[in-house]
Amino acid sequence: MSALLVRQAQRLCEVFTELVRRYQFRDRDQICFHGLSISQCYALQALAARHSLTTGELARHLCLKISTMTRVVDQLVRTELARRGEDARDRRICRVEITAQGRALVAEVRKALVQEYAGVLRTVPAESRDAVIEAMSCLLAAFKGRPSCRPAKAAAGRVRRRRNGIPVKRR
Amino acid sequence: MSALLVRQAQRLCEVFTELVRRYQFRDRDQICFHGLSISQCYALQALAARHSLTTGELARHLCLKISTMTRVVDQLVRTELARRGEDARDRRICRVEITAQGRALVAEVRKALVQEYAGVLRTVPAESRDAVIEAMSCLLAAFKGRPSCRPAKAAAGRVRRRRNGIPVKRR
DNA sequence: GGATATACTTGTTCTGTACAACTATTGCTG
DNA sequence: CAGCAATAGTTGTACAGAACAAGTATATCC
Repeated sequence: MSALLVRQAQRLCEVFTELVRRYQFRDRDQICFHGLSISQCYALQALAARHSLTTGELARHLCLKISTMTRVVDQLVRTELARRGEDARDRRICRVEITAQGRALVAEVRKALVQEYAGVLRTVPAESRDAVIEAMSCLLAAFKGRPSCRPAKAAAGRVRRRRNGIPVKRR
Repeated sequence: MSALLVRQAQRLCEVFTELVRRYQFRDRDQICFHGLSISQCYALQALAARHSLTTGELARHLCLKISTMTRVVDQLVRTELARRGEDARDRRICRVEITAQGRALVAEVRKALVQEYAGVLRTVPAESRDAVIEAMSCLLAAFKGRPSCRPAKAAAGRVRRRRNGIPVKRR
């Protein structure tokens, strides 16, 4: 690996880590302000962008286990921000859709976030703003090429059990 | 607010939100791999950068309540990554310092992250890399000018209680 | 010197997430 | 085609991170 690349990576590490750290806090506050958890918000945004998603697709998108996703969807359904529908082809599948109410909330959150960013951008010299945004999408593109979640944890001394074997005792 | 700024803010919102989302997942996996929680890691990094910090300073830095911070420090002390010391002037204060072991772990984590970033950077056209990093620090500077945590939550219908009044019943 | 403020700790609760087991459905194969 | 295996999701349970409330010790101010 070239020395230059290493130096650049070090610099990026410093800057980006700190940037994300700061951003996270504000983002969290902003979103929670609207009564959504981060996961709920991500899920809702994903649903707003597509017509419908299955529980599994959502889980993969958010890097959550399906069991967790079920519960996040439960919350959204309970608050009537999303609804569960059936899939015509495969009756095991659960198609999740956003409701009008959900769509409205996503719009509201987005508006607040955009305001937030406008505030940030205002303190960036006007002539650099486009460059900053451009750089960001460049980096995003780079990230997109890589897996976002670690591929399950097949790592450790984890025994693969037969599905239909004798039920395993809980510890 | 100018229409241009709004458009830019919208674009930034989209790109940056997605970038952070993806980054978070990887970051979480990466760090947990070293046996540190995110908060522990942030705390340790802050400690590595300075000589010592009080519990309160750490809490402010991480946007955590002091009570939570106490426990995060507990964890670091238990695993001998940090130690608690006294303050010569004010005996209420708890000065937290990183140990040699902690410093080594921070270095290890950092190394892994830098590798990660090098991988990302490699997929960015070589001639854009410096610009991307520059843009990032520009944005970071902009964020630094703003408070990172929402200023306590004086917002809601929250009653301010007298400190020395009759103890309030838990619900 | 006593009330009040500050810095932290401890007890408790809540929420988010994972893991294991279970149900229902679909698909594959002898 | 019967039955086993795979897939999609739900439910029971456990645990960690974080908050809130109350408690303790020290410092500061009138």
